Formats: sequence, C-alpha cells, structure tokens
Amino acid sequence: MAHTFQPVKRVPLYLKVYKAIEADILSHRLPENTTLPTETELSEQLGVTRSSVREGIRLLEQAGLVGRGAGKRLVVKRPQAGDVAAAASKSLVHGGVTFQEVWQALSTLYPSAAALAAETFAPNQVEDLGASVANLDALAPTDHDAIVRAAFGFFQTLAVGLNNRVLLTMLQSLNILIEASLARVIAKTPAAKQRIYEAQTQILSAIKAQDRGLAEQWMARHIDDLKRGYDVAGIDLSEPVDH
Amino acid sequence: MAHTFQPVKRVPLYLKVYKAIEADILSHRLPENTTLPTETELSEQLGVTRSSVREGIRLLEQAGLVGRGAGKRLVVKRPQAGDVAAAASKSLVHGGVTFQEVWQALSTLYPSAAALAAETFAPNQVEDLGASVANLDALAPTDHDAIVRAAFGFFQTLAVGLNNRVLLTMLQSLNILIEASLARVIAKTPAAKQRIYEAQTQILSAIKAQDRGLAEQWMARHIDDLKRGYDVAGIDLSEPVDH
DNA sequence: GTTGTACCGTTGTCCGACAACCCGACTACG
DNA sequence: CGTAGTCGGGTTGTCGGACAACGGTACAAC
Repeated sequence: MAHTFQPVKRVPLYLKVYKAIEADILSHRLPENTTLPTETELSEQLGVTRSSVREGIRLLEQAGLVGRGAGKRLVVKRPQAGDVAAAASKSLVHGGVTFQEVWQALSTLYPSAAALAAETFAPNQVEDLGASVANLDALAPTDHDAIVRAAFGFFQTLAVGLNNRVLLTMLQSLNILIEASLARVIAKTPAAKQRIYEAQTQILSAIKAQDRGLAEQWMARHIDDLKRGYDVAGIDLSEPVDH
Repeated sequence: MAHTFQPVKRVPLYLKVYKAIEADILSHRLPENTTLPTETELSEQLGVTRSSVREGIRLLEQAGLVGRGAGKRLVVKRPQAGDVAAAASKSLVHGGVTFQEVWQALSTLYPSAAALAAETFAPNQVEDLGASVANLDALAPTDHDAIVRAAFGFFQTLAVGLNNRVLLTMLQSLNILIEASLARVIAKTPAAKQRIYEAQTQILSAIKAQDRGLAEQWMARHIDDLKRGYDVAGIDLSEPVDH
C-alpha cells in the first residue's frame, strides 16, 4: 500500500489559548472557583493579543468550563448535570431526532431506572417521592401547567435520588426533550391527572416495597400510557421534536 | 410577599450575534450546508464590528452549529451523535463522575438496549454483530489494543443498529467514558479475550433468537464481568474517571 | 500535464483607543 | 451613625484599521 501523509494541522491561536486553559482546568491546576487573570494579563502571559484571548474565552465559556463570577472576572466552573443535559438536548433537537426515538429511549431507560431506585432508595428518598405524588394529587384536574410540572417533578426526584450524575444527565435530557410536547398532550387529555397519579402511586409503592420487577413494570406502563396520549392527540411520532 | 425585581440583563453584542445566527439555524432559515457570508459581510449586515462577529462565531463553533467547510468559509452543520456524545462525556469527566456512576449507568442502560436489539434487529444487522464477534475471535489473545477496539466495536455496532440517535448518543457517551480505563484493565487480564468473546457470542445468539430476556441477562452478565476486572486490577471504583 | 507565478478574497492576528461598567473608598448630608 | 452622592481605578465590551498568512483561481511556462 502506498504511503499517505496526514494533512498538516495549523492551529489558530485562539484555539491554542482554549486548549491551554482547558488543559489547566481539566488537570485541576486551576481548581473550581479559581478566578482567572484579567484578559490583559492572560494576553501578556500567553504572548498573544487580547482579541485572540477573548476568542479563546468564548470557547471556554460555551464549553461550560468558565463563567462570569460576581464582578465580571472569569471563574472556573464545573459543569452541572443540568447544563450538560440541556446542551445535549439542544443538540439532539437540532439533529432532528423524532418523537419515536425519544419515546423509545424513555421506555428503555426509565423502567430500568425505576428498578434501580427500588433497590437503592433510602426511606427519606422514598418520602421525597411520596411528597411529589401528594403534590400532584392536591392539584385541580384542570390546572394543566401545574400537573405537567408535578409529573416531571416525580421524574426529577427519582432521577436525582439515584445519586448518579451520569444517569441524572441522561434522564434529564429525556425530560427536556419531551417536556414541551407532553405539556400540550396533557392539556388535551381530560383524565390525565388521574391516570398519572395512579401510575406514579403504583411506582412509588413498588419502590417502597423494594420490588425491582414491579417498579420496572409499572414505570413501563406509565411511559406507555403517556405515549398513548400522543396518538390520541394526533401527534405523528415520526416527526422531529420541535423547538 | 414583597415584590422583588429581576436583575436587569445586559446582553453583550457577541451574544446577540450568537443568538441571532443560532435562531436562523435552528429555524431552518439557514439549512444544513449553507455557507455563511464572510465575517466582513456579517459585521455589515448585523451592524457590529468584525471582532464581535468573530466572538459570536466562536460560540457557534463550540456549540457545533457551524464548522469550517472546504475553503475556510463557515458552513451550517448539524451536530452528529458522536459529537454530542463526546462533548457530554467530556463535561461529565470534568464534572468528576466516578467509575461507580459510569458502571451503574452501563448496567442500567446496556441490558435494556440489548433487549431492544433482540426485538428490533433485522437479519443483516444481526449479521453485522456477528461479524464484529468474529473479528474479535480472529485476534491474538495478547494484542490488547485490538481486543479493546473489537470489544467496543461490538457495543458500537449494537448501538448504531438500534437506529435511534438518542440512545446512540447515550450509549456512545458511556463507551467514551470507560474506553480508556477499560483498555488498561484488559491489558492486565490474561483471559480477557476469551471471556469477552464468550459473553458477546451469547448475547449475539440471544439477539438472533429474538429473545429479549436472554439478551438482557447476558448483557448484564457481560457488563458485570467487565466490571469485575476493575476490582482485580485494583482500581478504586469510587474514584473519578480520569482524563 | 505538471509546475511556476501572480493575483484576490478571506481569515487570523495585531494594535490602540474608548465607552460602559463594577467596585471600593471617600465625602457630604440628614 | 447611616445613607446617599461622588470620584477614581481596574476590567470588560466594542470599535476601527491594519497587515500577514493562506486558499483558490487563472494563466503562462516548461
């Protein structure tokens, strides 16, 4: 086989600036909450103009590695699960994923997550979940916005309770992806509150009883039930999730 | 309750530039592969200096919404699943997630994914999976790098075959998160190739037989087995995944 | 047909300047 | 004493202009 050459890579300065600072952050040479030097100082230390430094900073900013602190100085940040989830969801939406794909992911991930919760939840976490369900129960069946918030509150409490940032990020991404559309569906489904309440109650008691299989089953049914609302509302599942 | 005021928001121009272009991209007014105007033209159209435009462009760049095309002009891009997964993994690593969390996520997600594969895979997809396993089988038990690549090839083929970009993104994130460390583990485990081969063969035949439960079980065992390698290698699972 | 050359448009980088703004210190006033 | 003005220094945000580096194209030369 003939030898082929790699294209030589020329790296713009602003990218080098980004890489340089990123490396120091990822290696913890710049710990969380450190305030970075001023742009002028950075430009002196790195030997490039302030313009290039600023362009590099924009990249760091968008990557969630730094943020503006109290004054205006840059501060090293660690990305929160919520931020990562939001960014990922945005990209996925823009990538054109369909409702079908999101629902399949929900059906795949959430039942297993419920099973895990049944196994690992401490009594006070079960209590939190119970509070979430009670919160839903107290609402008027016509207050659709509040019902949606409460329904997601249950999922959110469950996700947070798993105490696992990887799973949390994934579950939150899914939540974000369906939240908007599910709100529309619930607004059109008269018995929504009742059905959600019953399903979540069943899931709750399965988790309380530490019954993996049951929690998984009921969560699967719950997701399925929510999904059915889309058919009823006439939403085509093969369409991209909109923004 | 006393009335409280929202902090007044001052939006820098470069952010407005970002939002403006992002909005046009997300709404498909700028479809994929569109070449954007030159920086000078953008600065004229938007009424700001080129510097501000450039800072906005860096944000778009990092968000994966645009990329440099053939020449050097900016081209509208849609984020690929791989990009999103890479970005998410990076953030999670920087967030300090532990091996424990990653493995729990793997054990939660992959068995369900295998079950889904058993249900949905077409014969030619099963064939692809089989090729992946055969590929592994052909390797020398000492060629650790190749074994790692082949093992991940199986996971990758399975993830792609699901034909679901949401799940693909999540599964790929997990792959990236353990890839480096798993390579180290496999290098230290003599019987690694054999054990991986057997597990993946079992999973394959379960999928071929369209047996959800069996595929799920074997995948769970496979993941468990891989995880055990960490204990043997003396890696503390409560430590953060390193970079 | 390949190589050399010249030109042009675009990006990358630099410089210098200034307005807007945050913050701390200090003063004046009630 | 405490609150509201005022001032000055430090920093970011924005501007404009300048030029080198590079990609692409067109054309001539070998």
